[in-house]
Formats: sequence, C-alpha cells, structure tokens
Amino acid sequence: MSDEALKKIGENIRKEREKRKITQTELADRVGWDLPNVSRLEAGKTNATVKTLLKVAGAIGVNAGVFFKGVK
Amino acid sequence: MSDEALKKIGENIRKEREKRKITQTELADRVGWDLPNVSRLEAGKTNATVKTLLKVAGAIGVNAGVFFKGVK
DNA sequence: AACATACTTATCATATATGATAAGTGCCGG
DNA sequence: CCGGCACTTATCATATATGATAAGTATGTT
Repeated sequence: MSDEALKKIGENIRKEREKRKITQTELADRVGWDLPNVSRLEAGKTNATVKTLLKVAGAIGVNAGVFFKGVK
Repeated sequence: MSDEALKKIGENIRKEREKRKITQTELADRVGWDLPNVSRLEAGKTNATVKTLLKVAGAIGVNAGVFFKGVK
C-alpha cells in the first residue's frame, strides 16, 4: 500500500482525464479547485480522500473505482 | 458526492467483510487498528483516505475499487 | 524575443482523518 | 442473571489533506 499505490492512482486519474481530452485547468474548473491541486493529485503527492476521488470521477464521468485499477 | 456516498462505501466494505466471515475485531486486528475505527468506517462516518481503503482491501482480499460499486 | 498554454513545485492556514481510549448497546449460552 | 462476544458511540491529540497563492518549467506560436 506504499506510495507506489498513490502514484498509480494518480496515473490512472491522468489517463482517464486525457482519454477525454480534458486539460488539468478544465478539470480544476469543473471540480472548483485551483490548478495546482489537480497536478498534485495526479502526481500521487497526496493521500486523497473518498470525497476528492468522487469529485474528480464525477467531473470526468467515470466511477471512482476505476482509479484503483492495477493498484495492489 | 454527499454523505450518501460515504454510507454506501461503508456498506460495501461491510458486505465484502461479511462475505468472508470476518468480524470487525478480526479486521481491526489485520489492519492494526482498534475496533471502533472499523465500526466508524463501515458506518460511513469518515471520509476515508486512499491508504485507509487500501489497507482494508488488502486485509479482506479485494481490490479497493469494489468499494465504489454503485456509488455516484 | 515576447507571449500563451499546460503543467509543476513550494508553501501556507484551516479543516478533518487517523488512531487511541472509555463507555455504551444488544444478544446469546450457561 | 451473568459473562462474553460483536459492535456502536463519544471524544481526544496528532498528523495530514484540502484549498489557496506565488513562482517556476517546458513547449510552441507569432
């Protein structure tokens, strides 16, 4: 469950965002944050909470469960 | 993303635990917590972090993504 | 060279999750 | 009725996520 997991989750979020051609700026806008907080999340530099994951999932249109794909 | 979501996630955790015939006490043991913290999590009274979900998922042998089933 | 876009890094205050302890409820077997 | 088991509720200190701001990098365009 190390920080590897957080990195992997960040990468998964980034992939889902890029799949939909959304910029970090646009995502930040949709969730009502400032841009750096999106960057930090995708970089795996934060141990996000459920609510944070759900906001992002809602904004890009996926179930938050997908962020855990391949996370051990 | 209301607190409904947190409740649903708690219920999902409880279901997965019960499926495997594990008590809260046993789960607490496996993750190295005291019992009340498991109760609180399953009751949806906390906005858990990724690491918390991963610990529980590891202890009961599922991918943490399943905790988000049916969560909108 | 100046500018714009997309993103990263560092840092801060405030809110809150975590992990602990103590005390409670409900149920069942003896 | 009593002890034990499974779980809940309340509350605390400490660590840290969130949300904000300021300043940086990299790449491409005019």
